[in-house]
Amino acid sequence: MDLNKLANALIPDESIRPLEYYEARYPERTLEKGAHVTRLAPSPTGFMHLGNLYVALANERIAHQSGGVFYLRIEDTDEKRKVEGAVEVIHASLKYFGVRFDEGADLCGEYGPYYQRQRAEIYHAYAKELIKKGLAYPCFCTEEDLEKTREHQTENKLLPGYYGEFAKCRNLTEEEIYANLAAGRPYVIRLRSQGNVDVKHTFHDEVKGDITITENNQDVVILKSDGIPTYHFAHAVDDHFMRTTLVIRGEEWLSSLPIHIELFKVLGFRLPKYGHNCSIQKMDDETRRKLSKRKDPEASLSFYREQGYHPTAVRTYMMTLLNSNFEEWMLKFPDKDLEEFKYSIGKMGKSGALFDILKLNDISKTQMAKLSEEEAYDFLKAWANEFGTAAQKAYFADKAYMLKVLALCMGVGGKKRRKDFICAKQAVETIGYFFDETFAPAYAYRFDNALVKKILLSFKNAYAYADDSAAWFDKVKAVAGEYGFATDMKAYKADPAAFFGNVSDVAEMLRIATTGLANTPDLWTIMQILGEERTLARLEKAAAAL
RNA sequence: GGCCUUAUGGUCAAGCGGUUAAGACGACGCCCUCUCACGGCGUAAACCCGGGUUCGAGUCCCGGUAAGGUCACCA
Repeated sequence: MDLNKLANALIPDESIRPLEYYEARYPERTLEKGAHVTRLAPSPTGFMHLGNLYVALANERIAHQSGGVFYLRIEDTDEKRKVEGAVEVIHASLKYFGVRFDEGADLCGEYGPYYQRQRAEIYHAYAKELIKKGLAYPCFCTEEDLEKTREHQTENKLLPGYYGEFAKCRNLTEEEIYANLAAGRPYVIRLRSQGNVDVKHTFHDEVKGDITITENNQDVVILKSDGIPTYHFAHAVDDHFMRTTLVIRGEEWLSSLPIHIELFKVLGFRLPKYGHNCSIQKMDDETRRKLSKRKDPEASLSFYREQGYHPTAVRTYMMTLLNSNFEEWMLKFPDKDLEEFKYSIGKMGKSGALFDILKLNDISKTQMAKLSEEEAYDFLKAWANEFGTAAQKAYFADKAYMLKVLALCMGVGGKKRRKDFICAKQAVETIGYFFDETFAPAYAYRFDNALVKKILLSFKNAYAYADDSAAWFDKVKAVAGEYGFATDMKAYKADPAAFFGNVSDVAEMLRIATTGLANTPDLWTIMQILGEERTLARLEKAAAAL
């Protein structure tokens, strides 16, 4: 059979250039020894998964830490899954979380194009080459044909797939092929696998360690009937010509690794190193499963933006899952930037971790506590502008006022910071009582209303804005004493029955009256921030409500 | 079902043949304290099961079991 003629008939792409051209066009990168070229290669589905960030971080850290290159490639070979504007989503969400690419789609770079659809010429050139060498062939099987063999294979407990005797088009005669072509039958190009499933090799995976893999014997399709490559083929061609040295990807790819190994071999490309990382899981009743895009809102990167999680917190949490010794380092050097951490691919977990929002919340609290009130202002304002209610947006109009609120709630100036804020949404909600528009108290006192009313009024009469914290508290105590509440905690503890309650109960009444809440930061300061007029008004309003 | 991978407290996990089996989150208790938050101290809580190898096994080997992944003209 004239393979050259066949190749031309099968792939009549005029733009193809000699193979040497591509090697010269995409030369080996000149990098320091030990530098890694890594990539993130998402599909433009418009949905960014937490797992995308997870794997992006691992690749990014390794590339940048080694003085290498980290780039973005868009795997848009599946027309059905493509979504308009998806690439913007990819860029925006990763940028928000501080993942920076050196080159790639919509960025500069010498190894592009970085959209697979724009690289058809290269795939065609190499698919054609394989045909010429007899290592690939056209397959005219229909979906029904394939379905039938699959049924037969499952019934007879045979290895499913297109291989050996089941590869019906593998040994089509020249006449048959041209007859099919003349009949206008659609076809795909399949690899003529040289592998044998009975042969096993041990393969060194950068994260899993030594694993045993079986040779591929599947005649996988490399070019779909529309001439677009499948993932496997595009992966081999792209990672070769983009000169990727290390591929860190999800473990769902591990089982197709034999295909990739064969493809690289058959194409004459040097195999990159691989690291297959585990996916983040979630407990679903009694069983674990992958974080699901459909079932779990926290699977989506947009969730963290909507909730207003600080990007550094999410990154930090990802890092704790990514490198087992990261958390210890972080505790030891709380003020160091996480880029100073020496990331090690060998320290990546071998089994999938359960997503733990409580842990994320804890990390988020300490992250928020690291912010100055100015930084917090900017962060919360940006969140409110995008996701907040109209009233919440208005909070930020009076910056000086907001800064005072934040300084109090974050414990700025104190020995240790408070950790009241988890994420922007929750933070903005918790400071709602500082703003009359959203101050909607549900007064819930633990004492008799008539008594509370008397105490409120009594304190209101005594209150003076100019009092300092100590003088203010003396007045609280005075009121407490007046109504039979203990002002001395020791005395109270010694004989609780002798009193209505103690000074903290009185403070609670005042707190509920002015903020609507039983738990808040320092009440004196809150009154200082609210101002004399509003403080008095709130006390009066609360008393009137009783 | 075949193949691959994994298995230490509720969760994330140290551990690489000899340890009282770290630490963090969470839970609980105490202290500090006008509440809360912070902080401090403390308690409970683990080597999947069965065989080997070895003076000695969480650690090495084999076999179970369980969990995860995968078996597309999707990535």
